[in-house]
Amino acid sequence: MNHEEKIEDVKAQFVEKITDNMNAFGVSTSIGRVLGTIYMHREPMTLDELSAEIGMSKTRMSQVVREMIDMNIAERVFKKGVRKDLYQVEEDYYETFISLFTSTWQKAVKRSRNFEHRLIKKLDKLQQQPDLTEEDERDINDLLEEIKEWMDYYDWIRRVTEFFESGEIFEHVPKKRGGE
Amino acid sequence: MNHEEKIEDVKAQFVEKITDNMNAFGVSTSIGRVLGTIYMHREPMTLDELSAEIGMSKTRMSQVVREMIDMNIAERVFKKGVRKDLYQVEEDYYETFISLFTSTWQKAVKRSRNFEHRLIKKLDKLQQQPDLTEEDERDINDLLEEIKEWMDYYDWIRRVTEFFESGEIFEHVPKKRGGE
DNA sequence: AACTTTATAAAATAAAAATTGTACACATTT
DNA sequence: AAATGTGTACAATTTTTATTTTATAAAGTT
Repeated sequence: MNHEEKIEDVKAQFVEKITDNMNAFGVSTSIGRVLGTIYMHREPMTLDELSAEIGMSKTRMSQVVREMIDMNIAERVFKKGVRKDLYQVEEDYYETFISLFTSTWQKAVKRSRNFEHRLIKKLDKLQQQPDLTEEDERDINDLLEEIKEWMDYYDWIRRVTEFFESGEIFEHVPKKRGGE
Repeated sequence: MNHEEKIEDVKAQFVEKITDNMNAFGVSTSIGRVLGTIYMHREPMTLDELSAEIGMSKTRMSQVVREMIDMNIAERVFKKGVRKDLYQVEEDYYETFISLFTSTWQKAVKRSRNFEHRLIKKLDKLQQQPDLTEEDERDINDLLEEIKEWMDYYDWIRRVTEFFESGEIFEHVPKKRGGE
């Protein structure tokens, strides 16, 4: 193996480690690999290039890239004179990391809050019923209390995602240990 | 449907929402459901109770509970006179939420850092070689720089998990909006 | 207009993950 | 010691997810 090959080899291993890592953050292996590949390539890539480099079908590349766009960690870019679609990834991996969970978490939180609003309404109505036993009434109140506490929790998660998205996190956990 | 049944129904829907949510945080559906079920039951539960309540095989319950213990979101508790194993979940769901990602992230970060240390050594050795072209040399330096930046990034993630685990996050994103 | 190229949809296949059923070891009770 | 209850290892099955193959529509080129 000559020098150049060795360098390429290190690069490949590095991409594989990025893949592994993103995997730990809940991203599928293929997405991690495509991201790492484009990132290390420094330039936007086409589906065919990705397919050749990674050794997977073009169709799969198309699927993966679309998922990535939905997740907000890749985008299609235009280049004059190039017919094939070109895809680029966010270069700031801190941002990528943040995107990864904020979008998922926010969606989940939103769903939950809507849903629990409905549950509360249901329980409120139930509470109006004339023929409730003491125990029923106690159960309903406990449940209402519980649900309200969870709504606070969901709101906390929402605020945590904002804390990250706004970049405030970096004031308290700076990127480098010694300071910029 | 009488009142009691309606209350049970709301409870079940609530558990299902907890399940959904944990799912968004990367936890398998069954784990979420077991957690929600024990949580809403207020008391530690046995495998047989879980199996009956959730409608899944006891074997599966055993597997799920073990996973949860590994993840640090459940524990076996002892109760005098009870022969079956009893399992309890963390009641503070903020803590559960934090446990969920800190352990995974920390493990991934540790793996990456070890690995990249080895890559750096490899590159350092390569850099000593006498017959390098200019371009080889430049490539090696770029790669070394890149890897070092990623090591900072991994360290940042480690510090973020500490920020959560230590509870510092609550100083900046308090549990309730108005303050305690 | 005929021919290519490109991306992707839809169906088919392969691979991985979740779930169950059976078997068994270990402990407790009789 | 025999009988019963309990948890789990292991193999088998089902379900879900990832991936490829084939087919097609839309755009670009000749």
